Amino acid sequence: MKRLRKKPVEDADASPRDGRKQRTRRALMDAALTLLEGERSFSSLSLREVAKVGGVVPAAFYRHFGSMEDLGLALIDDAFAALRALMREARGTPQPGEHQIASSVRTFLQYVDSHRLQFQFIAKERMSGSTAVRLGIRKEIRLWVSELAADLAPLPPLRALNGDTLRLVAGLVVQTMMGATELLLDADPQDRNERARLESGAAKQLTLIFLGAAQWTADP
Amino acid sequence: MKRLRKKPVEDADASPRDGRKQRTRRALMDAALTLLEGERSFSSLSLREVAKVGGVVPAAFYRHFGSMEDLGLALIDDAFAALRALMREARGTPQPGEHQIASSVRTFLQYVDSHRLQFQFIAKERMSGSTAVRLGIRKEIRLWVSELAADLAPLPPLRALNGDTLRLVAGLVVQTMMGATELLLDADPQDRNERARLESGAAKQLTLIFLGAAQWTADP
DNA sequence: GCATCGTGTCAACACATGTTCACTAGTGAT
DNA sequence: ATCACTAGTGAACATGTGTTGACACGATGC
Repeated sequence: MKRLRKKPVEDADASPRDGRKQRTRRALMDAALTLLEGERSFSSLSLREVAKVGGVVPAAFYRHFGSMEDLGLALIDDAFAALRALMREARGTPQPGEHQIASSVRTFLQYVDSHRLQFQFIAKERMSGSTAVRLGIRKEIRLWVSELAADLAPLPPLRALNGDTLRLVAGLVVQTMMGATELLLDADPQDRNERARLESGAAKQLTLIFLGAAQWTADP
Repeated sequence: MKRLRKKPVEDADASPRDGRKQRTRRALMDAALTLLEGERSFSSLSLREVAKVGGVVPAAFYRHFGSMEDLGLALIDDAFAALRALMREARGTPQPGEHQIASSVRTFLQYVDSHRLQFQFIAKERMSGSTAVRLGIRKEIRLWVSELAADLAPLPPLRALNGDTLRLVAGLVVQTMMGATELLLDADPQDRNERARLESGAAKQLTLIFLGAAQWTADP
């Protein structure tokens, strides 16, 4: 180890700015996502397939990832980094107020729509991936729930809730959004009608959850 | 077609009581479920593997299923038939009242626990299976939601809700139970503590949902 | 006893898979 | 110009894959 010689300055660990290397790395990740479109699941992809679609010979795959599982973990990082970016942005623009829920749902689902492949990957591998992939996704989702709980805490109707209960509420919210996501991903992308129905359904469910949460004051 | 000759009486369609045939058919299905334990996903199972574990030569597989996908569909039927049986039974025994929610959650999760393999299969393939398998599962879940909505309708706190809203509530309930199921399946089966936490968490979430539903009277 | 069918075996096929090894071409630093 | 290094190549390997066709064996009906 030690990495003696060469690369004397900058680039501390593993990202030499953006040479050819980064490009094929991305090509491999994109190849995997593309192959995931439709029927296939990540665990049924072969290294050779991914390499071929990525425009590279199988052996070259190993220059970038130690195994398909590593590729999967990289895809998780990517997808959730994007999601967190969205959340951060949303926090910066505190919605109008009145239709806060509806507009949040709309924004989120629009985002999902423009990142279909990534969310398809997550939805599929959340349950069926290898242990490492599954745990990676689970960890990220827990994080998401925590952040959401923190965002929710100061809201007027939820002030009275303690930390644990807040997490349960956030869990319900996330679960609902994931459910809507899954419906959206399986729906015909053209079908405006179904999409609208799905959106208002999710919004109604969230409203109901918040209604329940506001009412929640009794015994633990 | 027409099935001329032989099998003159009884056994109307496709279940000749229980000859050797049924036995290996079951063996193949059990083999698939067993292989699904742990890392693997159904779509990554090979026909040969399943045949081997089922104690039969690959070619014999075709005597029972036209393809792995057919096997998958058979597994879905099986699993949901069992689930429906549980629901029917639960309907027959209208809980004590007070801790109705908690005891329902307990019963359900106990059932999941004693049918781990089947629920693992469903949880995994719900999103990542082939189209046919995925749609099959989705259809069954929609049915489950409908039945639950019908069961919920006469309950005192929900009387005021219309059909659509009732379905949304039932959807939330099912989603919550599936969420708990997924946590349970990934948890260490021995860990009594986590199990209890999981159980009471789900119960609390359901309580919150019903609280919200009872409060729901305003605009559509 | 004999033929018939249903369930299963065996062998073979053409191909896909993960991984390895020695190799080449291109780059940047000296 | 030379050097070290890196991303990518090509061929080879042992093994696993779905599917097929011809055959064996036991039951069941006559």
